[in-house]
Order: sequence, then structure tokens, then C-alpha cells
Amino acid sequence: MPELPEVETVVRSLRTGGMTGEPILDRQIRSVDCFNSKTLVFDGDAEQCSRTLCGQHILSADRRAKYIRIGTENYWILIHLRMSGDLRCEAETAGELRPHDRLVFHFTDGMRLVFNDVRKFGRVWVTDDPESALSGLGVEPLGDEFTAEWLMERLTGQRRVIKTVLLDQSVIAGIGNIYADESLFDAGILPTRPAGSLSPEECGRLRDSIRKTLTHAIEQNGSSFDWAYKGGHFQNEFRVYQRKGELCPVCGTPIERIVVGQRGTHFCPKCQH
DNA sequence: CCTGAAACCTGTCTGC
DNA sequence: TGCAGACAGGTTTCAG
Repeated sequence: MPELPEVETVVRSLRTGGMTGEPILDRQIRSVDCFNSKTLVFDGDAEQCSRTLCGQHILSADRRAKYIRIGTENYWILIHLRMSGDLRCEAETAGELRPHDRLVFHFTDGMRLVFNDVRKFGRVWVTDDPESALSGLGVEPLGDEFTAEWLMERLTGQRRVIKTVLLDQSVIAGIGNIYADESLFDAGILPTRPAGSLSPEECGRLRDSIRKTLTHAIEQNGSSFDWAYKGGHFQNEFRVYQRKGELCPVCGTPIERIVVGQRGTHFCPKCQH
């Protein structure tokens, strides 16, 4: 489920309630249960983590790139959903835990926050130093720093293709495979263009397309996929992603699929040049 | 230093 | 029906 718009949607519902259930703000942690040792990243074992967080209140929930950042009095809980992670806040009486539930935060008021992750790629950090995990990230694509001029400067001299650079979290933090393809289509730029060959005008178009695509996806609560993540609607508005063989909505040319940087890549060979 | 490929995991779908 | 292989929203690690 996880690119920037999906993570933003999850964070908003953690703050105010909604698709993943009840809000988590102000609740007090009683204990933590971990069922997959690799999921929890903590300097100590799960028991020690549980004792460390016992008594802490949830004071904040926000997002940095694709990381969910939950603040308590003395610690930070960082969550990366990777490919298949999902969060839900529900009553302990909601029933048995489900298959692939990996980590549970139990609150003192009878609620629980559950991290579910089929593929076990997701991670939950509990730390007093969140910067150690977040320090390598690039600019927020929806932030003020991300300008056409900044992008032009970052792409100058880059020999990698533009799609690969868009997926590099140390350059721009938060774009994933879907929104890279959709943004490049919107900007009319071929995914295989060497990043350093983009003109200032193309950098401006690409920057605007990225912000437009991400903003619109957030308004749609992100993209939903068959077995993971429900509630978003942006998947109905994909113009190239997973539309191989279908006709381009602009010019009618069949959408093509190639592999770029090990990732499936979708584009219109006529509109993107 | 840079780049591309493999690895990490499980589930689903497709084609033979 | 069965089974091998491809593929999936991401990131880290390793080899060249």
C-alpha cells in the first residue's frame, strides 16, 4: 500500500479516525506484543521494548517521506509499511488477531494498534533518536524546497535514467513506482530518459506533475489494491500504471510495459518523448 | 564513487 | 488439476 499518498492517508486516520479505525492520540501504551522478530527494530528484545513504552502516551502522529512517525513523551515509534504493511486501531474486543499480524501496541483503555504485514518487509523502530533512521532522506515532494530550479540542479550530471532517480529516496523522498509512472506520463517525459538530459522546462513540468499527481492521490485517499489497503480511490484514475495494452487516454496509443531498474514501468510511447 | 542486480518474504495469477 | 514461473506498492546489501 505504501507510497506517499497512502502513508499520508494512514497518518491522517491515526490522528482523526477513519479508514484504519479509531484515532490513537492521547492513548496510553500498556504493553507491546511482537510476533516476528525482524519487524521490531529496538536496542533490546521485545520484552524490554514493552517495558520501555509502558506508560507512554501517544502525543503526535505525522509523516516523513514514507515513514509514519508517532511521538510519545520520551520515545519515537517509526513505522515503514514497505510493500505490504498496514495499520489498524481497534478495540481489543474486535476479535482474534488476524493472519500476518506482526506487532501489537496494547493501550490502557481497551484499544490496540495492530501492524499487519504479509511479506514481513515492514519495520517498526522504537527509538529516542529518530534522525538516525530518517537522516538519509531527500526533499519532501510537496514541500517548499522542491522547486523546478532545485530539481534541475539535482539532475544535472545524473547518468541514471529519470525513473530510477525518481525512485531514489535520497533525492526526492516519498515517490514510489505508481506515482513515478503517473507523474512521468503527466509530464510527457519518457521514463528511460537520462536524468541529466532534461531541460529546465521539462524539470518544471515534471516538478508540477509530481505535485499535482501526489496531491490528487491524497485527495482520493491513495490507491487501493485487491488484497491490501482499502478505502482509496486513486487506482480508478491510473492513466498508465498497470494498464499495459490499454489505450492511452490522451492519444489512443496502446500503453507499453518495460522493466526499468527492476521495476515494472508503464508509459505511452507517443505522448512521452 | 556509481550502477545494476540480488536478496528479503508471501500470496496471487498465468500459462503449459 | 497441478505446478513452475512471473509478478507485486520498497529498501538494503553486495558485486562489478
